[in-house]
Amino acid sequence: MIEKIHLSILREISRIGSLTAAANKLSLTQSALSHSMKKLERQHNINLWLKDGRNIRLTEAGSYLLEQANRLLPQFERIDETLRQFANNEKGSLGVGMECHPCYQWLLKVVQPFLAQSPGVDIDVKQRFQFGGMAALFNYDIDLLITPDPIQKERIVFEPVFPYELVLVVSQQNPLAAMTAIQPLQLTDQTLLTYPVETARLDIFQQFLLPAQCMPKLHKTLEATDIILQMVAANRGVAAMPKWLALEYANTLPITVIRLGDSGIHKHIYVGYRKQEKLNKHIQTFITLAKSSGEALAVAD
Amino acid sequence: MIEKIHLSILREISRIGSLTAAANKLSLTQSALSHSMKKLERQHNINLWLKDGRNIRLTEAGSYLLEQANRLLPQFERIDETLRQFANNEKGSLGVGMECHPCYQWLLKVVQPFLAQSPGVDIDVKQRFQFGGMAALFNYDIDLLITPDPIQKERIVFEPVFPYELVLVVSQQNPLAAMTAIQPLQLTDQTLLTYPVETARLDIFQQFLLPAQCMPKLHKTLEATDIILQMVAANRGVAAMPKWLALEYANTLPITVIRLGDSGIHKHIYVGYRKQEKLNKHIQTFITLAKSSGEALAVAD
DNA sequence: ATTAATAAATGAATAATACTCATTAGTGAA
DNA sequence: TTCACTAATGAGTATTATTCATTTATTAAT
Repeated sequence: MIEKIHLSILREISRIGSLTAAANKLSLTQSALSHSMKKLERQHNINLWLKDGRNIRLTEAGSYLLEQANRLLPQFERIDETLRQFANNEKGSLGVGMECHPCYQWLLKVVQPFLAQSPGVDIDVKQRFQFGGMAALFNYDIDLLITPDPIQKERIVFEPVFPYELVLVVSQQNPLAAMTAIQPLQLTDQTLLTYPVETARLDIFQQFLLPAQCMPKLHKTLEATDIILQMVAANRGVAAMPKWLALEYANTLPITVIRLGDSGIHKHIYVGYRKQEKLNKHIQTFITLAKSSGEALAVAD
Repeated sequence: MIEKIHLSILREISRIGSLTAAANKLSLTQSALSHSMKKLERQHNINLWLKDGRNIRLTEAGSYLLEQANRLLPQFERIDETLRQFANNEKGSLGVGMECHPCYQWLLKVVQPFLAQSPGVDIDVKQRFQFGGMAALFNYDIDLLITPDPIQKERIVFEPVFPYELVLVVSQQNPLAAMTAIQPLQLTDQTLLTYPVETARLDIFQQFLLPAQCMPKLHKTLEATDIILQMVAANRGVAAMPKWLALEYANTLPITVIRLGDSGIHKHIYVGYRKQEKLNKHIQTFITLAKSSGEALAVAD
């Protein structure tokens, strides 16, 4: 029943003091304002104001409505402003899903410049999915999926953003430390430390050990990258992880990296998103930053 | 830019899940809703939703706007409800001005039933006026003026609501206590206690003493009715006040009332209001209650 | 007192726009 | 494939808001 325009008219009248002046301010005629408010008064069977000489005096109902106008109209103005921000992609949030443990370290390198570049946009990182990362992407639980193992699916696009080599990390005390490359058989008397995920998702098994029908002496799982590397440094086991990640710790821990096989295991981190959101500026910004982070690390390599 | 209708449409869509269903609920066509929202989207250069199969999925901007809808629309509904209350005179406030001290005691007898009868209406009592009660009534500082001395003025109406007799109150120890009526001369050796207002506004002077060119031995002023009567009871002076008011204290204090002159001084309390508000229900309610309170006291007299 | 000036209300005409109708296009189920 | 369902779209219509012209009321000025 009551509309924004009524509140606007009332507020303008109270600011300027007369219908005629308010009409000019609102780029309307005095008549329009009069009609509009009279209609409201008729519909509600109230008086908003009484003529007091040639001026207007608000009734109680009018004063009440003016109060509401002064309260609500700024909120509408705020909404318009926020919508403008959405239009300029200054506003929003990006749900980022992660399907690989070491990706997290890399993600941090992308998130920081992203947040700096898009002050209005929040990033929300999720690592646990009830039905897997792809389902989360489909269900709009997340907007981006970061994974080293893309699955080609209708409506989902994956872009490689970061190439890396999966290497073996060993303690400098470990006899293997002297080698530049290692063969599957040489791992059969080692303790292998991995993240706690199915072996089917561990490349060291899928692409290295299993093809050669080898298994490590022992397989232990640990959540945290830091702890895994501490264990490695203490020569309590060996681990497979991205070379760039291991090298970041190599300065502070007595560890060495060794190529897996003769040519090494080369992988990519992929960023997946819903095909229809190809034009989403946040997603493109993220991917651009992701790729440049990869290049920066590749140079440092 | 953004209007109530947009919020309503969005809220209805989110409740029911489809444009078509929402359109029916809003007594519009699917086309109307589509056009309306598309226009908004064009104007703001945003997408509020994306088609997801045959359903609709809100974008971030859409979700944001829905949040705002769920927040703001109830407020509009509240306003409509309050306006309805104003229409039914269930809502409002009455500014009551007082120009006589003893009126306050009487006012309390009117306010209580008024508040009970009009639960939505507040009463605000004012006793001090920068330019007098009439000016306050003119300036809309108050809506009602309670006074024993009405001034006939354009646009202001006064109605007598409560007749009373002004009597002299004396201690039972006072020799005058035996009398049923008193003459001005008999006050010349008494201490007169009054409220602290100009003698021009005190009837005991204007209508009793001054016409007979008499003055009391002493004239002291006191703010509070209770204290005045305590002083009278202690025979430290005599006072003039409405008979009904003095009688209310006669049970608990050793005081007696005496008629002023042979026929007594008979007055009325008047209620004044702006002529144009003759139809204001609150004002009429107040006056009706005021008159009936007068009748009740008259019977008890 | 009369006149001029100012402001709001009102009625009729018009301009603006919101809405409907008819149709198209896309999706999911049988 | 067809059918059922939903949203988008364009054109025409209907509705509504707005303007214009006038009236009424009040205040200030002559």
